[in-house]
Amino acid sequence: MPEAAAASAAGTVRARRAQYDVARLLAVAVEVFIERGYDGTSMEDLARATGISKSSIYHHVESKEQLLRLALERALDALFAITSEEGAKTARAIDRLQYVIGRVVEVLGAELPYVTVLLRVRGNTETERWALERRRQFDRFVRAIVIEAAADGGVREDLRPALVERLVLGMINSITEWYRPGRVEVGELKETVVAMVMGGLGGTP
Amino acid sequence: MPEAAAASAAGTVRARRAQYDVARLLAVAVEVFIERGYDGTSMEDLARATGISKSSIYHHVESKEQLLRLALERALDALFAITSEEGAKTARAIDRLQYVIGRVVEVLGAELPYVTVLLRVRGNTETERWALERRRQFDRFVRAIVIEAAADGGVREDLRPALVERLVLGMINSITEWYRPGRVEVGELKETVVAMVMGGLGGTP
DNA sequence: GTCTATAATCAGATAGAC
DNA sequence: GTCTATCTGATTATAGAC
Repeated sequence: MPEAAAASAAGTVRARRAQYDVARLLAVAVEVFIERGYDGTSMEDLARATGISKSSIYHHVESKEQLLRLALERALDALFAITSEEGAKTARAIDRLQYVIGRVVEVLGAELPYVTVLLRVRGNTETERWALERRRQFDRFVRAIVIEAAADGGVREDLRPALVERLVLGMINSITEWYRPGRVEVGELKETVVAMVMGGLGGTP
Repeated sequence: MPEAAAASAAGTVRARRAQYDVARLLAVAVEVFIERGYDGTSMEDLARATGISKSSIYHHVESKEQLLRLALERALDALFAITSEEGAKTARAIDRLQYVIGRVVEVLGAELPYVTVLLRVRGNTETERWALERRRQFDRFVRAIVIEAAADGGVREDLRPALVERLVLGMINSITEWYRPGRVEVGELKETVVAMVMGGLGGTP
């Protein structure tokens, strides 16, 4: 039930500060994780950022690590959804590659904070290692397309597919280091990335 | 004085475990920082990795943060050295860009662990904020060349120079996420990056 | 240059009231 | 759903011996 409806149902019409649920808590926590790093964030930091006490946070989640897990799941689910989209099944590998690259940029724009947290995970805990493994799985999905595109002749053959995959995904992933929605449209970002990957700086517009 | 020479001078010829100095300690510490993240690394972790006790570490450095500072200084010095090299002063902006991109890849290969630590700094302490600011300074140096190259007509004009600079440096910086010397030569890496930036995947070899 | 022992502080998590 | 108070263990750093 939405907060407003809940308030009405309870007969309390007066305005009040929205209370926390897991989703809202997660949104705030993820921002702090990004700013200070997961390990650099204490529950006290989260309490300050949310405006509620540490023990109130524990009412919503079992642990700090659970907040991380929720963020990682959200990011990974969004990325893996791409693999079953129609565009990722186009006939020509080079077209699939272009589609997937564009979609990754879009997902990154749509789920920016969650993907940012995912990309910074180092594997210190079981949760982190699980996320790293799933992420590698996604990387392999992209690498397979690059290899196929190279075999098709869609990609120059003097470049190692494994290097290309890592550099292309690295370029895209680096977007989380600076991108903030608003100043640049995701559409322009996507077009720029696709243009650079396909044609480089000197390519024809 | 090198350890062996020191041992000779002291008249002790027998083999012995090399003792630590700041440089060796730093090298080990940086590896742990990379594996577990700086905040995720405790002095106990460093004691385990070095094989000496926590208090022995404090004999060499004042604090954990000083180890970080030493690593950051080394990385930044190596990067800034590029800005005063001859090749960074070539007449055509597009040539300067190509030179600098190649050199950044080389520096990254030569100082990999230190640059890796630099790229992961988030700004939690005064030291980290100082490093972030110097890093931004270097980014601006690259951005200025991209802007000039765009004005020269060396770079397609429909792409925002600021986006191009971020994506290119992002691609290069992402190398620290996976590169380990040995399996791929720095030379091939450099050629691949330059080729992709200049001509994209479809460019002529 | 290295050690053991310990001080002082901080972090993650819980108890129990409102 | 939120609070204050508190437990427990980890963490950074120091003291002082060898």
